[in-house]
Amino acid sequence: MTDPVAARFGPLAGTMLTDTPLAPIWRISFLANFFTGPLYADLEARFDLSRPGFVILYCLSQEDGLMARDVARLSGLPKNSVSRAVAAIAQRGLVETGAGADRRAKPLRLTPAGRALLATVLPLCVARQAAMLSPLSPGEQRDLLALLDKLVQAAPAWVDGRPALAE
Amino acid sequence: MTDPVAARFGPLAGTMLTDTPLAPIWRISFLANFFTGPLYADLEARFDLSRPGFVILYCLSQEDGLMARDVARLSGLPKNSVSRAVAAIAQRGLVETGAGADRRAKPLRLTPAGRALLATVLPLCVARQAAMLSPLSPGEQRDLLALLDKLVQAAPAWVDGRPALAE
DNA sequence: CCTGGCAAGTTCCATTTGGAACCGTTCCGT
DNA sequence: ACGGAACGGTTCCAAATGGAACTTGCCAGG
Repeated sequence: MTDPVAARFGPLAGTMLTDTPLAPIWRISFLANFFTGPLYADLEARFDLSRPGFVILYCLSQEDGLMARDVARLSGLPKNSVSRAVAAIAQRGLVETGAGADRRAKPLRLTPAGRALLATVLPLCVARQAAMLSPLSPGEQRDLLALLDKLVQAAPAWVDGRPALAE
Repeated sequence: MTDPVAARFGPLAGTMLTDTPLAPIWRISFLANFFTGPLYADLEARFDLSRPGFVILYCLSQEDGLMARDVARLSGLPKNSVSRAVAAIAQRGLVETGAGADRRAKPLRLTPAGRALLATVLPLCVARQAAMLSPLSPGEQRDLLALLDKLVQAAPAWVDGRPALAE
């Protein structure tokens, strides 16, 4: 038994990840969980940055001035979790909350400190992602990305569906 | 703006899921979260079945006689969560715990009731998975599976890695 | 204008979670 | 055969989580 997957994930790994009716989503969840789990634990330990906190910073780095609502909608995080995370990282001076036309909403902006933290944290994530993708050739990586994109684009059609019980 | 993705996931969806440095893992996590989140909420509501509970039943359906330890290793769930879930579904009569050679370990077996519950629940999951994959042709689905499998097979090389900070 | 409904964010609180300590068992080196 | 390390599982408890109620501000129809 020199199978490294079985060595790391136990004897079930061989059968569970290949031959089962839910193999596709199981593999996707497997990758998501084992990628993000240790990574977020590390970010928490080294930078005191929670999962929602990182998500917010990362979103802000891509689109400044967004609001908590947007992060919640995109990430699926409950809005109170986002609210708490915003409060936490705002207190640390990583983001600032401005005021827009709508006085309920609070557009968020990265502070220099926030930008700096992200600049040290993001490379870690990118490196881990590169490690994950390294067994694929550049062409395969493009293919994978394209296939995933198709699924994401079609997601609205199935996310909220609730299949009925067979009778 | 007739983009259904933006309509469902907000204005960030367009940029966040395509153009960012973490787009690959973001898409994978996105699919995993939005697939499993509503599904497990549904299983909880309709069948009083928790996420770890379902995972255990599903693993058992594939390989009888496995132990809590195996489920924890494969799924990444903490072992106390698995322990609690086993206790819960054992109390409901969905699984039985036997005794093996090692008197610490408790090999688990599905009861008829457990098998029956899984028989009603699993089709829901499979249907949701089919809906998710439906935008891909059969060939594309095979390609996706193969690519994901490559990543899973190589996972031991990166799961436990902890990239150092750049200096 | 009002007014009722809705949306952004916050607060409350019951529940879940998961790290750590613990118990009993097994394995291994000496 | 002994003693200590490792292991499967459980328990404990502090902390995170997320649904629901609440507050405040926006807006559409009369």
